[in-house]
Amino acid sequence: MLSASAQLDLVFAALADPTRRAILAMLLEDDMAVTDVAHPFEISLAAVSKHLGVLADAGLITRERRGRVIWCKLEPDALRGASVWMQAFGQFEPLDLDQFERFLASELAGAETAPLTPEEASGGDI
Amino acid sequence: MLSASAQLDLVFAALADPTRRAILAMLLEDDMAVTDVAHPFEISLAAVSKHLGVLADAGLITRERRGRVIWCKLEPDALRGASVWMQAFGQFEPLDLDQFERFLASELAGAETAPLTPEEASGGDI
DNA sequence: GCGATAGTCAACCGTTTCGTTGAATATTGA
DNA sequence: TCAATATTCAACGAAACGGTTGACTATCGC
Repeated sequence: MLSASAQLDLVFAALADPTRRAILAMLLEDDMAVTDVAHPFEISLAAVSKHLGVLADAGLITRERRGRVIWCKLEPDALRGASVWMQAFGQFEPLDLDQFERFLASELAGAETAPLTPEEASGGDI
Repeated sequence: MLSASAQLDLVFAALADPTRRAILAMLLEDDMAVTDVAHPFEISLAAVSKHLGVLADAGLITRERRGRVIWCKLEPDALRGASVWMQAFGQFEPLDLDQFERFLASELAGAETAPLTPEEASGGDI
């Protein structure tokens, strides 16, 4: 089992990529098959599979094979340690859920209607 | 100005390194000179200076020259966007400050009494 | 059994990251 | 002015990252 610090390394590194954050946002709505996760993005299925591997290694998702389809499921508990770490640096007021919904919608809209190009994924205004 | 997504990239990437997290924890206690920040770590001063550059690029710290000393100051507001992003994935209960204090103490103790070797920094039980 | 579908694996490539070392710059204090 | 102090810069190397392509495995439906 990983140390708490090594676990944080994996979680934060996983979150540092916009494609992976978009995947998490998609999975927030419902479990999805790998192919369906990949659909909005311009990158190859293999690349998405790698991203899912990174997310799984960080514990942020689990994957379960049913027949020939592998279902991806969000595991929000993996964010707990990271969230605890971050919170104490800011003493932020409680989350404004409306604001977050809008932000999330913009990330999802970016993924679904105009798939991430590599440029957009690394620096664009998704 | 960076897009919200690009800003998250920088912040999460900055947090993905245990040395940088240890630096942030040190700055949580007080502003520090670069040399003093570097002191607990085994790596070179230049390496620490680079870490500080990464943290500054992410907006997590600011640096101000006073004489020949550069003072580093934590900027917790830079964590707000990342915190908002994360919170909605978990709906976590309010932060347990005692638990966090203990965790933070262990990270600081690790940095101060047994400086990070490269091995420890990347996977060790700091 | 066979073709189609779902997904991973392996090898490769260009870029970024994290560390090093040595030189350069800026400021201080004598 | 000069040596010491504080910090960054530049060049380098090893390893990791994010992408590609082609081959492979597993399962479904006929």
